[in-house]
Amino acid sequence: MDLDQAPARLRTMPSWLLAQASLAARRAVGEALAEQGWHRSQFTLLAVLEEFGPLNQTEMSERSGLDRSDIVRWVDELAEHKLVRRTQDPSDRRRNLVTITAAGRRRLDALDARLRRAQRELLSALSDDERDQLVVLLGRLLGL
Amino acid sequence: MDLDQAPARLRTMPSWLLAQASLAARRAVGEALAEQGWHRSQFTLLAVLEEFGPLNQTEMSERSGLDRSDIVRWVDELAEHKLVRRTQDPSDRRRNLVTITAAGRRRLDALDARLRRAQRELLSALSDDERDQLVVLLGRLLGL
DNA sequence: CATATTTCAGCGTTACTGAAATGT
DNA sequence: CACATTTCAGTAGCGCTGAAATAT
Repeated sequence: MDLDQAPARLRTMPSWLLAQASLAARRAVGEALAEQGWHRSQFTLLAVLEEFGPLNQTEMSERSGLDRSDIVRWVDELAEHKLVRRTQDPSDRRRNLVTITAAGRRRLDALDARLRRAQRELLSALSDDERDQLVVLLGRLLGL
Repeated sequence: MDLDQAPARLRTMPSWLLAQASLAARRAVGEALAEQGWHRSQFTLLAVLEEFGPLNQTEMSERSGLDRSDIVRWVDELAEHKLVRRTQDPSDRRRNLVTITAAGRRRLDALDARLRRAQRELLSALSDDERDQLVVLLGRLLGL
């Protein structure tokens, strides 16, 4: 990446900076997790279920920012590996209730540890204060 | 987007925040430009040529962050609309020299104006100081 | 011959769409 | 019937790869 060669109009444009930073982040996280055959979306969905579960798939979509259609495929994969259980909601048989398992919690912890390291590497050019500022600013941008 | 529903582990994770913010930025910019049948990459390449041109396609790739393979397709499209000219480099006939035209500069100005507005909307939750901070922090993250 | 540049065809991932199937 | 949920099949865009064609 020779992005320091980019023109001023891009280097100061928030949308372009966000695109480049997000790409760098995706690469960092992707490589870190691929080492162990894991994936970002596993972490995302396990984190959602750990904090709010059991949830149906519509709720999982809202909480994770992943599309309903992709939820289906990821829950399939997670259930195959016994990291979650998919059961029919007794109060509404259209719905699946998805629950994280003990193995799922262990996997979540492992992913969490690995991801923390990846974040530190990604933000290595920033001081601790600056990292906090960045989190606050991005959260505000997103209305969080 | 109900991202305020997301779990704490995601809401404080820089890579996730960057991904969501970048997605929001892509939507904002994409919609703003699509109104007039324009595209982000047109702006990117016209901006590169305006500041550094004429350039060959390898240099355009380095300066823009776009892939060499996509440069080919975008220069095709830009040349069709007479926004750039592609000529053979007399000093090395392997190379194309790509030059922005007067029409290209006019298009660049129009895109620039429209994009500035899109940035303001994207960052409407931030104060002027915060927008500047965000640009500085993202630049530092990227080593700019 | 090795190397550089452009071009082409196609891949993998991601966010997304539309509609069928099932149930309330 | 209208509506909600899950599921499936497929699309568009993007970043990227590998190799052919051309020239140094």
